[in-house]
Amino acid sequence: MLTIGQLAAYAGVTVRTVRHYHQIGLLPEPERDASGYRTYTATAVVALIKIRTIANAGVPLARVRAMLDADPATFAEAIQRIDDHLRDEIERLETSRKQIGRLAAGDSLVLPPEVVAYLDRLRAIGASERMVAGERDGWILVGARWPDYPRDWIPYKIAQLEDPRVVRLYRLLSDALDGDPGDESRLPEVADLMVELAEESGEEETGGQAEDDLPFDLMDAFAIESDPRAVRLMELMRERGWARWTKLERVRE
Amino acid sequence: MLTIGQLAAYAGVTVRTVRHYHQIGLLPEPERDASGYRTYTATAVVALIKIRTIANAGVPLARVRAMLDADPATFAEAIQRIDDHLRDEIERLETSRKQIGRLAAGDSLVLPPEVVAYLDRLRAIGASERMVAGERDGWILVGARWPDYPRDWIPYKIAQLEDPRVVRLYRLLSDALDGDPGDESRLPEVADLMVELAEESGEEETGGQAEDDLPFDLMDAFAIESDPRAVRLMELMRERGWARWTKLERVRE
DNA sequence: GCTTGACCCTGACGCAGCGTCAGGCCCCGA
DNA sequence: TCGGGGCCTGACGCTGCGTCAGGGTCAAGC
Repeated sequence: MLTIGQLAAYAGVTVRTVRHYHQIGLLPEPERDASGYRTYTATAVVALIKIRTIANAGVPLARVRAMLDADPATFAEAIQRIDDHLRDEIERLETSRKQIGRLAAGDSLVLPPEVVAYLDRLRAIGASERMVAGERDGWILVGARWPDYPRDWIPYKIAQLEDPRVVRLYRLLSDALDGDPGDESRLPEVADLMVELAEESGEEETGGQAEDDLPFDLMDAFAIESDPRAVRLMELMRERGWARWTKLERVRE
Repeated sequence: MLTIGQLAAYAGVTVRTVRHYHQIGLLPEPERDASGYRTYTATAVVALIKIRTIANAGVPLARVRAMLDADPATFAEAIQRIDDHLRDEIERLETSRKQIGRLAAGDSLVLPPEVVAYLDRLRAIGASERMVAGERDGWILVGARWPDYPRDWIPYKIAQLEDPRVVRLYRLLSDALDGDPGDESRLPEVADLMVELAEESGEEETGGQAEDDLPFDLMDAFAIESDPRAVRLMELMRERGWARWTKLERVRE
């Protein structure tokens, strides 16, 4: 006969664990000796090890109990599900390891170096800090969901800055943003310039899959939520025959 | 600007989670708008994703917070420890998968077939149910800790049963066990027979490593705890020059 | 016989990491 | 103006034990 401490030691658990399993009816209460001590037989060791084997696989104790008094077919099925779950869990931890690794390898999670370079360029051409902060937040948002996007698109954005008209556009936007939030007087000029640039670049980019548009949708939404004047500006663009914001499209009509 | 719901969606967590992180000071409380709504910037998304990246690796939130305001060197060190922990955890789950598999592949965890065969043989030679139950519990105990032991030793035990004196020994023990627990009158006869068998088999087995003796120690202890007469029997054996129980040894003097 | 230390007993509160009401305000589209 | 969805602040619930608190028991040594 075994005491609770010996039982626990053989099964590799604590005494408290055994008592807990009694309390929730997972392990039947054994006989007591004269002084009230629980006295176990070896079958309890087996039962306990079986319970721990299942519980170690991440199965909640309530389901372990359900498994113990299930018929063999149901039991086997449950085992299969547990194994599947274990496989998924291992996979999850492995991707977690990769992400942790990326965290260690410089703060690429925070801001990709390409974006930093782009923001520096924006400052260099005279964009306001507000403007830069807005751009930064937008790219952070996009990068959080589609980590590869900034790397693919930033070079294109930087190249655009070679065009003096693009530079002028950013300065106009900066001035507009720094002014009174209710002052929409400078927006038509901005819209005209954007249309001019859009007409010129044409529709080379149309034909991209809808999936690729998600990040741009997000940035559009972000711009609109950041400042009420973005809404007015989009209206002005639509009047001129263009829709969307960060990726312009001719309105089809 | 983002609402709490949008923030949560971008980071892939629930609103409740974000609020919880505010409550425990893991994520700073943002500004509120006129109606008391929290208003987030994209940096919050980044912070939240960073938190989740670390927490997903199984790091408790308290330690996540400690990491967030640690210097880069300490941070890198912590990341290393997390990675180690992840590796261990993956390994643990993989062994768990193997054990679950053994559970599915027949109840080898409960009683190895060799032991079942051995118990049947014991019944066949006339051992009492009490005796068989005691043997069963002993082998269960051993098998729980050293799964390969029964497979290696049971054939030897079965072979021993070919000797009529061994059969007589088991019958004597059965009778003794089924009698009054205080009745030790039949023990000397048992001891004499055990000594006879021990003298004959000699000390072929001496030289085994100490590690190999653990299971036998366990079975000795189990026998003693099962019945007070086992203690008396061991005394009688020692008087006759032999120590231990399930694996006899000449007393060195 | 008495102490000491290692066990055993029950009962109860504590902890992480949120889920999930409850009760109430706010915003937007029809 | 009404309904549905989203926001707010509490506050209790859940799992799987750890960890006292406040007691009895057992074996060993003096």
